[in-house]
Amino acid sequence: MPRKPSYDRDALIAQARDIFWRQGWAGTSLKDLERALNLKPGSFYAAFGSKDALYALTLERYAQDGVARLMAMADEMGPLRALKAQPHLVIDAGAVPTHACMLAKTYAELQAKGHELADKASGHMVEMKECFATLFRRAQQAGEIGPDHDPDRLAARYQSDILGLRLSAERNDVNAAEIAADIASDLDRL
Amino acid sequence: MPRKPSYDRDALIAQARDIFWRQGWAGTSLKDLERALNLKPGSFYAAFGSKDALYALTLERYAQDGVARLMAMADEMGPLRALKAQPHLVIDAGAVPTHACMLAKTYAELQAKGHELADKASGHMVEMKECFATLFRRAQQAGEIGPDHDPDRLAARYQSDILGLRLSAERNDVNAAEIAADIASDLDRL
DNA sequence: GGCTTTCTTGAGTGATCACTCAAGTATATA
DNA sequence: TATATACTTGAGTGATCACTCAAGAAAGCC
Repeated sequence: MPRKPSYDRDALIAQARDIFWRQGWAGTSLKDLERALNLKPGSFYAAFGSKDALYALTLERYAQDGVARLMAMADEMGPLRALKAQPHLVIDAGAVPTHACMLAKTYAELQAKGHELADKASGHMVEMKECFATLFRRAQQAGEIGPDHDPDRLAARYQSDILGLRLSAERNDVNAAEIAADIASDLDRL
Repeated sequence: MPRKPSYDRDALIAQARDIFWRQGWAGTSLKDLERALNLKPGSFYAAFGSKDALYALTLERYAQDGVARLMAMADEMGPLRALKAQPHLVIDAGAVPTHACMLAKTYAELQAKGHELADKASGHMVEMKECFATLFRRAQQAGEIGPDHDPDRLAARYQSDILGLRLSAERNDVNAAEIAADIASDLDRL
């Protein structure tokens, strides 16, 4: 009996993610979204409920994709090589709308206001950090890095470096590839 | 003949800087500023011209203070010790309204829209990077770090690390002091 | 084809945005 | 004390914000 929506919800979320990622929360108006997703206000709210609800969906999508990509890479080439490849991947992926991490941008923008989206972004960053820690732990068990390192501490430093790298990659006066190479080569000294 | 303003312009700029620094550009409304600076709209616009003009003033103040503080420290304790102290200083200074770098936050928020404040922030980050490079160069001339390092490359990596550290310090699930210590100790291996 | 159910449409909501301006007030000089 | 010259005040500007809702259009089942 019902009528089907004329749009692909997943594709819409991916599109919205790219816009939010680039322009931020306050920097993206409903008009921007309506134009890009080709949805009138009524359809938008029927489909997603609110701007914040859609933003939360795109954050989840972003975080899930990031973890999945890294874990798949680790399964393929081993934990240490995956960690060494990651810095280069996050800055040269030409398909990416912007280099800086969407979770970090969201957190930085909304944390001061106590916005719930900042908490969600924070949660996803914790997941990502634990993902890094898991890979460091595996690398340690495989003997690829020394036994007297704390994987959690390595993960925190690594994540911090990646966040800085991705922000640096947004600048055109910085050679991000050199920084990425330096971050990767640091892992050889562990 | 004229009448003097009842406020201290410099103090107002410092106050505005702290608000912009914490809440960002879009996150700070004129109402916020009017309330905090105790200025009615008319006085605000007579004094500063526009929200963007005041923001630009606060950016300049922020950048100048940062460079001056680091350079003074370098004069006092030498370039390498200053570079090693900086990571701890930027995260524990209890007087600071927020840990993340205001230049980086501004750039991340406004770059996608091509806002001129993003360009100004970018320019100030370049100044800061050159300041780091100068200190690395001095340290190298003093024999404190090996002769086969490129001071500009070291400065870019160092700045990237600091940006990541300062963003990490905003999070409450991260031990920023450990990361700061690791960044500082990396300098010993140069 | 008729009917139900959902999706689509777009004008319209009140709130808030950055900003203006004319009237009122205080002060430094003469 | 008189006057000129600012500074202060706050109601008000049009624009844009996220969001609503009632009416119309289209698709699936009988």
